[in-house]
Amino acid sequence: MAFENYTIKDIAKALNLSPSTVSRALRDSYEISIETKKMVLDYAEKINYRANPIARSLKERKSYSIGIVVSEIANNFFSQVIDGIESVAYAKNYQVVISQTHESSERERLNVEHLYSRSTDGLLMALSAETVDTTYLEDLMKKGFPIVFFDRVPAQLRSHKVIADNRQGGFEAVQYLAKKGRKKIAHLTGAKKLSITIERLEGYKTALMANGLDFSPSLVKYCQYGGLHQQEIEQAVAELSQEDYDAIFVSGDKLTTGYLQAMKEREDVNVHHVMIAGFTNSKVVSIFSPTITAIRQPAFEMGERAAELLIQQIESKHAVEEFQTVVLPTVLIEQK
Amino acid sequence: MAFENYTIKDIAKALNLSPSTVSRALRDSYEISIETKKMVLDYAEKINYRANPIARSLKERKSYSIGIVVSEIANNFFSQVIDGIESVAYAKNYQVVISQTHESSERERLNVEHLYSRSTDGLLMALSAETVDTTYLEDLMKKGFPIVFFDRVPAQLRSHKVIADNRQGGFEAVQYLAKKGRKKIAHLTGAKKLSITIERLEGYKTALMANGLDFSPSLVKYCQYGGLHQQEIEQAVAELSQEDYDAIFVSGDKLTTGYLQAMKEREDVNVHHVMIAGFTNSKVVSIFSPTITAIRQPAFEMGERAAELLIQQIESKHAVEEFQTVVLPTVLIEQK
DNA sequence: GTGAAAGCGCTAACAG
DNA sequence: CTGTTAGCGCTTTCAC
Repeated sequence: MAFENYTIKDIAKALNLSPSTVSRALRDSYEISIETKKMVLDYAEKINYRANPIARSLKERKSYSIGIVVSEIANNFFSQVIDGIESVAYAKNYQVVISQTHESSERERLNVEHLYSRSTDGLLMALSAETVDTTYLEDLMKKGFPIVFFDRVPAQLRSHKVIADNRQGGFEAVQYLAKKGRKKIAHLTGAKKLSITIERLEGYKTALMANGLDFSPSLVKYCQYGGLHQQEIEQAVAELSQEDYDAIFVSGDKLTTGYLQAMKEREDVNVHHVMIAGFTNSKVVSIFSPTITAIRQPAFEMGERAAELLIQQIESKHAVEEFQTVVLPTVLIEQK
Repeated sequence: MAFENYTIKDIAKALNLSPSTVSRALRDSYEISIETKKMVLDYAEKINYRANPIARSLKERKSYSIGIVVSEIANNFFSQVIDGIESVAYAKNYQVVISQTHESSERERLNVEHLYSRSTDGLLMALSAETVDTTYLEDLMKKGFPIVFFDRVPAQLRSHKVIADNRQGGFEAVQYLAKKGRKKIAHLTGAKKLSITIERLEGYKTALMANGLDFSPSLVKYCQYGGLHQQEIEQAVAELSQEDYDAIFVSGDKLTTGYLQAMKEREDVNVHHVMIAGFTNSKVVSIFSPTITAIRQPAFEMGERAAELLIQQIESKHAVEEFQTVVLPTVLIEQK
C-alpha cells in the first residue's frame, strides 16, 4: 500500500545531477546557474514533483504549520476566530491544524503535546474551562515553543494575548438593560476562574453600580462547563426561577442559546418577561425567539491578530521578550 | 529557538544500550528481555521522553493521523460529524486534522494535497459545492491513498461512502407538509450537481406525486454555494416571493437558517404564512422563529461509521476491492 | 557552479 | 536477547 512519489533523487538521476544541486535549484539558491535551475524546475513541473514535507520538517525542525486549540468548533465564536486565523496563515504559507478540547483539561494537554511533538511551529489557544494548571504550557514556552493565547487567557503566563474588551462588553450589556428600566438583572456565566468570566462579571458589577442597582450574589449563576452540557444551564435556570429577576446578562455563546432553550422548555416562567442580553457570535440571532440583544466579539479579527503575532514570534530570530496584549472592542447589537 | 528534546540515542547512551534496543524496548518488542524493557521504560518515563513522530512518519510512511475535509466547520452538521470522527479516531490512537474548503474546489485541492503530502494515512471528505472534477482524487486513490466520502459523495468514484438517506429525508419532509394540507410546496436547495441535492430533490418529487401534487420547476430554487453567501438565499427568496407558495422544503443546514433570516428581513411577506421543513442539525431549532420542522441527519454516527471504514481500510493488508455505501436514516423532528 | 557526505530521529533487516 | 548498519527524503556544510 505504498504510493510511489518522486523524490529529489529521481530528479537528480534523470538529469544527471546530484541531489544537492537539485535541492538547491528547487529552493532557488543563488549558487545554481539559471540554466540548471530552469532544467530542474521544468522537469519537476513535468513529473509533478512534490517535496516531502515530513523529511523537510525532520531536517529543519520547522513545519510551516500552526496548531489551534479551542474547546469546541461547534461554537460560533470559535469557528469565526478560526476563519480569521486561516486567512492570515494561508497568506503567509502556513498550514493550520485544528483540535478541540471539549472543555477537558486532559484532552487539552494531549492535544498540545501532540501538536508540539508533531512539529507545529507554534500554537494559538483558548484555555479549556477546566484548566487550572498551566505549568506544562509554561514549560513548553520556556523551551522556546511559541504560544499565543486568545479569548481565555492565563493571567500568570507571559505571552502574547488577544482578547475582547470583556469588561466593556459586560458593562454595555447591563447598561443597556438598566436603561430599559430593568431593576433586577441576573447574570449567567461560565467557569469561575476563566479570564473572560472574571472580566465580564466586573463589567456587570460596574454597570449595576453606575445605575444605582444593588449587586446580589444570588443573581449570579456559574456554569462550570460554560454551557457545554445543557443540564448545567437548566440547573442554573431552575435556581434563577426562585429569584424575581426581570433581565439577564449571559456571558457566552453556548450559554446564550442554551439559556433560551432552557427557558422555552420551562412552563412555569413567562419567557418574554425577562429581557435578555448576551455574548454571542451567532449569525442568526435575528431568528431567535425570544428576541435578545447580542454582544458580539470581533472574532475574525481576533483570529487574524493572534495569528499575526504568532507567526511574527515564530519567525523572529531572537527570543521574544516583550509581549503584547491586544484588546479588541465588542459591539452591541439590538434586535428590531 | 531550538528546543532540545531527548532522543532514543540519549537513552541508549545513558543506559549503555544500542539505539535499536531502546527502540524495540519502547515498542514492547518480544525480542527484548523484561528487565531491559523495564529499565528503558523507567528511564524514558523519568526524563519524560517523547518519541518524535516526524521521524517515525518519515521512516514508516505512516503518521497515525487522518485528514478531514469539509466545507465549513461553522455548520452544525459538519461539526457533529467531526465529533463522531474524533471519537473513533482517538479510541484507535489516530490523530485528526481538520481543514475547510469554504466550498471552493481550489481550496479543496490544496487541502487534499497538503494532507496527502503530510502523510496523513487517509482522508474523510465531503465534496465542496463547486467541485466537479474529481480526477485528482481518483489519482490519489489509485496510488493507494484511502479516501472515504461522506454526505456529499462522488457518484463516479469507487470508494467507501457514508450518507444519510436523503431521499427518505426529502420525502418525509414534503409528506409532512402535504399532510398538513399544503398544496404548493416550494424547494430551496444547494448546488445542482451535488449528490445530496439530487437525492433530496428526488424525495421531494416522489412525495409530491404520492400526494397528488404537481411538480413545478419554478418552485425549485438552487443556491450554488449552498447558502454560504446569504445573498444567494435572498435572491432565491425574492424569486419565490413571485410564486404563490404555502410551504417550503429546505435542503441544508445553512440554507435553512439563511431562509428564516431572509424571510424575516422581507417586509412584504407574511413569515408565518409559509410552513417550513428543512434539513438542519442545529441543536437550537426550538428557539427559531418562525417554527420549523427539522430533518436531522445522524451526523455523529455518520462520522463514526466513516472513520471506522477509513481506519479499517488504512490498516488492511491488501488493497480494498469491495466498497460499501452505508446509508443512515434521517429523523423528522416536529416542534411543539 | 556542482558534488560528496553527513545527519535530522527513528525503524528494521541482518548478524551474532 | 542485543548490537551494527543502512536508510526514509531532505538540507547543508565542506570540498573541488
